[in-house]
Amino acid sequence: MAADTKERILSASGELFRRQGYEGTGLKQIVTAANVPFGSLYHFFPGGKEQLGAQAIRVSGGQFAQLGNAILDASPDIVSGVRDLFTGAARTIEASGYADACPIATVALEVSSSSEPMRQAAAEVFEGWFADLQQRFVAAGISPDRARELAVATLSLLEGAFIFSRATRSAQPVEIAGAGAVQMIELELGRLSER
Amino acid sequence: MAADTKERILSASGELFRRQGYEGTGLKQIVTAANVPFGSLYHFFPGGKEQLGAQAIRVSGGQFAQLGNAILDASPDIVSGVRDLFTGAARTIEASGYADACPIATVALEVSSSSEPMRQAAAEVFEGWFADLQQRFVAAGISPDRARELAVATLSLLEGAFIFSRATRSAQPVEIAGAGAVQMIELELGRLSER
DNA sequence: TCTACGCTAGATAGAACGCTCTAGCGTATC
DNA sequence: GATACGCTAGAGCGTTCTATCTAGCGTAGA
Repeated sequence: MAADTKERILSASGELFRRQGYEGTGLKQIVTAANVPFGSLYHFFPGGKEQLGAQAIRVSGGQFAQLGNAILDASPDIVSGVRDLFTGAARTIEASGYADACPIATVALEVSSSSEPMRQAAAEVFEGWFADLQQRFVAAGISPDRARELAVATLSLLEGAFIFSRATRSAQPVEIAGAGAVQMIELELGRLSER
Repeated sequence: MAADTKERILSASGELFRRQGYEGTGLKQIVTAANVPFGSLYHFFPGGKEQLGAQAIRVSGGQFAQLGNAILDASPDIVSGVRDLFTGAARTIEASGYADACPIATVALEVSSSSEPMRQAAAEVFEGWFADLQQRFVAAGISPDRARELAVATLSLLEGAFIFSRATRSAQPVEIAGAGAVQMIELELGRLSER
């Protein structure tokens, strides 16, 4: 049951951090939500809140990548894959009452000037996302350098739109950003086929 | 000297919130940084931290808009204006040790599910930014609807890239996002001139 | 059956939090 | 010179925070 407890802590942490941020979430709130005793938290995370935060970033970031990759895998091509990605994100954010968008963006911004271990965890997660998406663009025939630029731009559109959608309580920014990303990618693929 | 004290509180709050977020910044830290007595804070902001936070969002958001508009005014056309906007942001983020990017994004994400007055303040600031940029695209001949989409997409690119740049300690995401925004706008203007 | 140890369980310490309170300073007005 | 009031000044309230500590449960291996 040990592994189960640790997973419940990480799962509850992920959800709370995503919605309220790192500083806005107390350890007591986490153990209550996870339904685990307080002592267990420090048994599994002797490094305290910071260690828990860093690990939660990696786990939540990894799950988000898995979800994204599953959507991209299920789509016939990269263009409709990216379109599905943004559409799915828009539906999720709506369905959660504009609470669930990026699992780590809030925490990443909060800690990037105050906790080096957590900042680094976020940086690694982001780099992983870049690499995943870059690889898919390369597979579609785009050069590695250009593919990385497209990946960074696509994910920037998504993350920025998440901020606006949560604050304005509207899925429109995510939808607009999705259309922009699709346009950018189609333009690139079009240039490719012209040669 | 009253106005000066209030301004110093808002200025210090803006800087601290931008770097550490809302929950991560204590009132004691604010009054220390602003060099004002604790009592003054509650004299000017009887609504407490939440009122201060909402006002800081509006003030900081307004200043950021002013800065952006000044850059756009100084540029010969909208395309180089947007380019200068992203370049300036990239230099600022570098110069601050990857601390100073968007003045309200961190707070907006933190509070959008926990404080309605602050969420609303952030939403109004963002809508103001959208309207400012939309107007400039309209002035360049783009239709209002399409201009709004371009404004939302451009600012999404900027905000998303800010997250990545702060976390990875590299200005590259902002630079890539800037190139993407410029490309989008040029494409739109090109279509316009083809008719 | 006994022992070891991973894990549960929660009380509690010590510090920091937001906020309230009273006292008094300084200036403008009569 | 006296009065009124905006503002300064900071002590201290109650709460909540992270983190530590000791005690005991439950299971696996000797």
